[in-house]
Amino acid sequence: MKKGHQVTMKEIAKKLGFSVSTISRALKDSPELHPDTKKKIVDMAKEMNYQPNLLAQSLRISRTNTLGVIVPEITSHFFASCISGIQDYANKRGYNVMICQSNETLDLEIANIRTLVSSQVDGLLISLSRETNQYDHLFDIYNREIPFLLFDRVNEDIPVSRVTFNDEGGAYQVTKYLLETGCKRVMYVSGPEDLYISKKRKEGYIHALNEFGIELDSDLVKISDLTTEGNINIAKEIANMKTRPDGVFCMIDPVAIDILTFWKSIGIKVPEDMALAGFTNNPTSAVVEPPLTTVAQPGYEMGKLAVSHLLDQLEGIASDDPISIVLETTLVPRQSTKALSKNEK
Amino acid sequence: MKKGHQVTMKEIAKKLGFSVSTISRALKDSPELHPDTKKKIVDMAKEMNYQPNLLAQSLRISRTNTLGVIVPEITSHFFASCISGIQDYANKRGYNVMICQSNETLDLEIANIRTLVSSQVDGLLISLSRETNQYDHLFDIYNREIPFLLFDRVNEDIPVSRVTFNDEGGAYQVTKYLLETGCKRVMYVSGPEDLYISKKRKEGYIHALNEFGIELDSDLVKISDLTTEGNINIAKEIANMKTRPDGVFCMIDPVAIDILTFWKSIGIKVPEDMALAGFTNNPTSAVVEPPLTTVAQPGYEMGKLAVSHLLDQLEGIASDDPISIVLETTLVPRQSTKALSKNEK
DNA sequence: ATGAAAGCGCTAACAT
DNA sequence: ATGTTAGCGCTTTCAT
Repeated sequence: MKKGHQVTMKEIAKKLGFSVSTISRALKDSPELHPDTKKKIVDMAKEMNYQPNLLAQSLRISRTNTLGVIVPEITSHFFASCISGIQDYANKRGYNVMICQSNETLDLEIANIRTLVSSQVDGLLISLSRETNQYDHLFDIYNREIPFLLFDRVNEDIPVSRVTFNDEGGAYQVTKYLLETGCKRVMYVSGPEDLYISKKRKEGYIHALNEFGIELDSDLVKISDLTTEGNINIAKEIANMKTRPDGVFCMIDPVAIDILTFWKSIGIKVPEDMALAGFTNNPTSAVVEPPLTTVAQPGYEMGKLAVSHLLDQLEGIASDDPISIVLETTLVPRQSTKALSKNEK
Repeated sequence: MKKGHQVTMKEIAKKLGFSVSTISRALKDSPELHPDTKKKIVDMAKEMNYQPNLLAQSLRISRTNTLGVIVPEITSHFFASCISGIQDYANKRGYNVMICQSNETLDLEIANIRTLVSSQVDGLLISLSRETNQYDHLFDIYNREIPFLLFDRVNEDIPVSRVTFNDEGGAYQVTKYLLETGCKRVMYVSGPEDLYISKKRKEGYIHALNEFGIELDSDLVKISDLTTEGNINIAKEIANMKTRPDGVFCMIDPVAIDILTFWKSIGIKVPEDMALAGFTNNPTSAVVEPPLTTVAQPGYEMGKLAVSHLLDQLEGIASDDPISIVLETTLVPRQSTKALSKNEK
């Protein structure tokens, strides 16, 4: 299939007997032009259905007004929300967005960066893949002075701005809530230990335990590979423990939901036998039975804030010095945990 | 923030004492070059961390190897799956993808098309917004010979290829299943009547009724605006009917889930009091209580097929003549409907 | 086997 | 108020 011909300034110029520069000036509403000329040109451009060639323009002004976004997975509701926030806000400020997914692999993450850089995006918003445990590709674009920041899945060693949730605080909130609602042995089901959120949420978990005078018990920390099989294995392990926990806090909702599903299938009652809580507030967490207590992370807001800061840096509104933006999370108590004795919500 | 400098062919040329054209040839592995020269250049390019400027290249060859995608909503799991399929497959064929969302508005749909066309994408994959009820913008790009196709939310009057699910067939399957499992009065809760899928799924519904010798009863067709409030209103209406239906087929899962939630809150039992079924197989439909009988639409597959056909057309592998690709859906029986009496699945 | 030159569509500095 | 010219980084014909 051959693409149809696009009208160029040259053609308008020819038709009207002006030079190309006059056309260019008229179309960007330059003040030094005769109003009549301007009108004639603008009308003709409309008539001929002229659309500027952004490629040529970008090449000339060496700015594309386009940002690149890399997320691990577009089908994750959380990242989709981030993207939505990024796009809406970027558009509002006159920028376009190119979105890529790394499918949670380092190789694709690297390839995506290459492509976006080659496409001359003005800046990048990156959320790291689960697999990413070395950071040469990020130091590389850092050294090449390509503006970027990290959001949600970040690494603290790279000297760029990052936008995260208060993961420690959220985990503290939910662990504390489990303890307040009567749990004595609260377990933490983590993801792979090198993940930023695994670490941060564990800190919040420990923080809450300590506040209740409880020592960290290594039997009460399990690590899932975050696959459904892995999660179910953890669910089995817990079910088979001599002394089961009475509350389980999972690093992310899908883990909690897999565990819940398995437990239901073998007759374990939630929250009567064990209370269960997740993190993220995925749409599914609200509709499982019983609805899952979790911690809400507003993804749309995160995307908006992240892109807003990057654009501020690009446009010299914000300093280039890296900053850390931390969004607060909200505890969402539901029926998978016991209710507070007094002020039951 | 100022973007760092990017290495150009000119710089490699200068460093090595060759002309720019020789660099260009070496980097695209032209056969008419001396192997030593080629090696020297390729090595140097790597050493200097050269990355081609896709903007310049695209301007020159007037092809961007980039496709534009417009979906109503990125946060919808179904469309996220489509995008995922589009991106994975497009990348495999050496294309990039720019994604835009119309947020279900005609204005943004038009704006997105403008932007993508200005960005010189080689082709477009479009899924129409709910609001889109006039098609000038599509006829416009059709007349300008910009290759595009429609998927999922299509319009049949535009002479371009379209990729859809067999909506009629899916609705037939699920209505038939409701009737087979003992329902006598099956209701259809539709979306706005000008939506393509509203119409198609109604056809399937009627088809199944007819097969069971049942006349279409206009009391048993309700139209929701697809907002949560609208859905709940329908749920109330149904609950208050003198003669309630004994089975309800909703055009999309979220409608069914809103209805289910409301019914549960007022003590209506599903499927005992009324059976309930949806369409799409959203992740939530599997985890509600009871799990929702629905019709699965493989979004990833749809995306893949759509982009594959468009690329085939672009590259002259497929004819430019519009075709209609129809994907089959799969009934997913769950506990929100009664089981088949004999061969219970 | 390599180089020179033209040009993709646009902008902007420099004329006039 | 408008035109001329150069050039963004690249590819490609034509020349040698």
